[in-house]
Amino acid sequence: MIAEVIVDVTNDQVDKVFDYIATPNILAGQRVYVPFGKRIIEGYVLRLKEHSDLDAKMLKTIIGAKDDYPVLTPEFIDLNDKMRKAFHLRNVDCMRLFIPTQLRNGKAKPLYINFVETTDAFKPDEMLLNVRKNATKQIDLILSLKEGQLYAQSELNKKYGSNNVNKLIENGFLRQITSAKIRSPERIAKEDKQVTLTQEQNKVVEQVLANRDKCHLLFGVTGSGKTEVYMHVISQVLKEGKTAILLVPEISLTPQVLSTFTARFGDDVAILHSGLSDGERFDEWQRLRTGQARIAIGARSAIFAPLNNLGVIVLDEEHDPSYKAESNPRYQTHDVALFRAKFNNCPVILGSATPSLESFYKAQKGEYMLHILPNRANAKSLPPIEIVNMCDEVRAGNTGIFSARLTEQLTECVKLKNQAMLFLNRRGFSSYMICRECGYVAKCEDCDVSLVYHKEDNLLKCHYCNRRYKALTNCPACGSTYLRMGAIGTQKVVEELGKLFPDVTILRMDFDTTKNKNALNELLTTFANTKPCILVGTQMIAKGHDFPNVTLVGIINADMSLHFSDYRSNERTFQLITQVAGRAGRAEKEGRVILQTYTPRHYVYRFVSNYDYLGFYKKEINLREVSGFPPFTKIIRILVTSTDKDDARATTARLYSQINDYVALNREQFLFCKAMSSPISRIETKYRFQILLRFKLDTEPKITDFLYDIVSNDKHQKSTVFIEINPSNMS
DNA sequence: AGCACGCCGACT
DNA sequence: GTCGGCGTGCTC
Repeated sequence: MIAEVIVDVTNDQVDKVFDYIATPNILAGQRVYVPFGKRIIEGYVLRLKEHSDLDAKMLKTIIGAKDDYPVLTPEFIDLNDKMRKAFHLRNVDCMRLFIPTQLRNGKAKPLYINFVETTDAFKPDEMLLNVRKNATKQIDLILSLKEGQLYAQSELNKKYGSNNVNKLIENGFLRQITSAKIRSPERIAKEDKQVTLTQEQNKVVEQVLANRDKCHLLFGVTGSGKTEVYMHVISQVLKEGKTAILLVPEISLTPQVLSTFTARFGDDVAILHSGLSDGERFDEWQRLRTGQARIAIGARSAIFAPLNNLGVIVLDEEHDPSYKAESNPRYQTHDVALFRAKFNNCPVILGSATPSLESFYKAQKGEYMLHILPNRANAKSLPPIEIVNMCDEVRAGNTGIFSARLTEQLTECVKLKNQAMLFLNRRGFSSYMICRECGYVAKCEDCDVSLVYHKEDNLLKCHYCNRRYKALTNCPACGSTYLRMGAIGTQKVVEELGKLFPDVTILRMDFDTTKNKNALNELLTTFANTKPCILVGTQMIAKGHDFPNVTLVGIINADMSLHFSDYRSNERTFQLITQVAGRAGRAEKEGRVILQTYTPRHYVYRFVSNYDYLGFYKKEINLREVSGFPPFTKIIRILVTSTDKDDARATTARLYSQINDYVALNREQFLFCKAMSSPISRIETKYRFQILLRFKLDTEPKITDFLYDIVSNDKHQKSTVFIEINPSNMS
């Protein structure tokens, strides 16, 4: 037999199928050791076949299998083909996505626990005669052992000393038994609330189950009970002996969310997320692979859960940007979900209160089946959103962070011993430090970005490479001590709040305060148990957390995400505000949202304040069509980075000239094609140049393939070239 | 990615 | 004369 092998080497030149002679024990999907040139490396068997196109003299023989089971099922070998074509990935990169890294680098092994039990040779009376009188520990040990009972060896070691236990094993009085132990991530026990579905929810569940070959877009307002719909569908497919994947954005993968599912489905749930230890992750993966767990819950990468016979795949908060893998290997989770669904003939459910324009557009065209849950399950109305014009505040002489209206409402909220959340999309204290004399702005030496002042540790930090600098006391350019802080961050908001409400607990939740896993949980617990309390945070506060006592949500500067030079910034802003607003008034208490902006007439605010997603969608999709942006066109960005500026520039120019030749011949398909330096021209000491292209969809695959060919055929040694499709981060 | 081959400059 | 620099090319 001949085996088609992908070698575990990350290089384009060896990213192809190699034929090897397979010994009879080799199975498709197995990891194997193969001779490769002068060395021996690992590889993956894609499939087995009778004949090779190559001369038999050329072929070498597989040395042996690495595991005793195939790590890849036929589904993943099929998925590899589809993903390679769709995202232009290397075979190896797919393989590495499919198996946990812990398995690949051999770091995680099953945890074995040694037990001991007595053997037939164990005769306490005889043994005691041969023991020295002063060996008290040994005597105690012998007396404590009961025949036929199993003891954890580590326990006995601790009590009586490992030398004594080992001596009994050596002498054959004790027998050692080794067994694997499953390391399971900690779970918060929670009572399962079985709820009866509303008529609306029930209809969605029925329609999903009746149309299993389709992708379903579940558009449900905040609190409309999408999770209950997911759980009912999952529970039905489990009854049929199938399995399920539920994906959530990494940021909302909180213990609270997980416990909702474990309460309903118990040990059937396996959790895959970045917070797990190597061992836990490995064991959860094994539980899924062996069928001990049938539901995989996790962030993006859990789409590769090793489950067979999938019954449903759910992407919750479908619009979340984290579903798109932005660094190598790049892939779009929606597409992977659809590939797996097709293979398993199961439905996909995309759920969101603010669906991505792409998905809603597909639903409108009939490509996806659209379901709408227009009402909140508890029949409560959404909190009213008040728009405050900050220009008016400035005119009235208020140059502070908080408008009069927000201050008034905060005071009211504190007085009633309720909770408030303030949302601001920038961490740190202030975004930049500027010299009033000469206009000098402190910048990172490795990246072309302004530094952010962090008051706590009195440092300037770069948010791109994390490099730290001493805070400035005088200007390095002109020596002036007249330095001023630029735009505000979360730290500054906390400080200002402290002045206004000296007796109120104020918490901050952002990247800096939640770096270690426990800090986040502690923060959430403190917030849940403190009244009154004000929580200041970035995007993080917007997702997944359910706080019944929050009655006020303040959005400090809504415009911040609006002015990014990104075609999706309107959509992002709408989604973010809707999500943040949804945090107010979750339980009995009425909520209120105050939105501060300098551009109150912008249509995003008009629609968002009425929770009018459909209105926003119509306006925005029309705009995209007229101005030629996705989903009506495709944007490709070719990013060239290098520590050598000239090389990066030359590489960009070389690629651009080839592309431009093609564009010149096919003018009518392109809306845009230009080479330039990136908005952030240097990150981590690497210079950045880019080629931006925008073209119509009708000839799309051809152009994309052409661009990939140009890049892969170009010999660029010093520079690295990335291709990004419809990029969302254009820095 | 590695590891060889191969073709030029500086040295015991 | 040889040792070693790293450019180029191949791996079933």
